[in-house]
Amino acid sequence: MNIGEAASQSGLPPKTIRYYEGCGLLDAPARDENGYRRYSSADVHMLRFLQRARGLGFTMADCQELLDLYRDKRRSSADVQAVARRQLAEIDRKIAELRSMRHTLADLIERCHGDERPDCPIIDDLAGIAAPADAMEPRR
Amino acid sequence: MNIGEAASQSGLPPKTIRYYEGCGLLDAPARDENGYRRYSSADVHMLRFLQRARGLGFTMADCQELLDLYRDKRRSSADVQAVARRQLAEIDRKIAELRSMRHTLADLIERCHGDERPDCPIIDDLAGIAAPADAMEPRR
DNA sequence: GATGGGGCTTCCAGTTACTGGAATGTCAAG
DNA sequence: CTTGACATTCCAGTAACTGGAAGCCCCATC
Repeated sequence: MNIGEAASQSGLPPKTIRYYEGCGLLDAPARDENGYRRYSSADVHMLRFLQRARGLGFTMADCQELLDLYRDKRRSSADVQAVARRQLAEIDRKIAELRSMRHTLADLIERCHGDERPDCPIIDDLAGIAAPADAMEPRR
Repeated sequence: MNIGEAASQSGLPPKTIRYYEGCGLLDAPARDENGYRRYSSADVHMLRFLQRARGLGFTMADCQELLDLYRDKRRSSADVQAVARRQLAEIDRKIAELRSMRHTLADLIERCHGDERPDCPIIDDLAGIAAPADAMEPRR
């Protein structure tokens, strides 16, 4: 099958498939006489594997590692789990960072009256003028 | 003050300050006879403004908009709020995406025994072999 | 006066994971 | 025979920096 078919079966755009190949993430596939890449269903399995792994946020380096483990029939599941745990920790870090941003931002938005007046706690906070509400001393 | 001092007072590295200037986010500052950038405390205010805005995840384009609003004394707070709401929505989108990844990943990790055996639900899921537990039919 | 260690300048390149576009070649249908 | 959809390669751009090289500038010390 051609790259277009492999693309629609794997969910990866043709450009991305070529890109992964160029990066060495995938072996170069066989070519037809006209120079077109020819993909087997085993190739499509690899592509889908990558598509799912990337969908879970694994970096391309992680994907490389996971593909190597996938191909290694004598792998230990502990090695796979380690890669996944690393990724989980990374996701947790990002979620925590975003939640912290969200907390501050939501507070500022709530305190902004959002009308035609120029007076604005969002700008004030960014300018370092006012402290956010939850950083102020509680009343009594 | 020189760029190093402005950097430590604003929390932005010198490289980043020059980068922002090159992008047009900041006006080029005055220069001393030796060619060094000279920053005023007003300049440092701008830098800190940027540092905080970037810390809340605003893009550089958003920062530009916010700086413009900051400088516009006749702005309406509604305009500022609109930028912030956009950013909040973006953050929520990212959090949702990460949480979905986290959900799947945590489930896979939990189901992987993580020992020396090659058998691994993480690999199986990526390869499209097994369905995750929460996608399976509940028992009875 | 030479030297050494910062800090400052510029510019170029690399990062991540693609994506868009140009120029060109191939194939099947009408 | 032409049109349109596919395929190929290569170059460039994205976001927001960051690292490094090559070269001034300034101050202190020997």
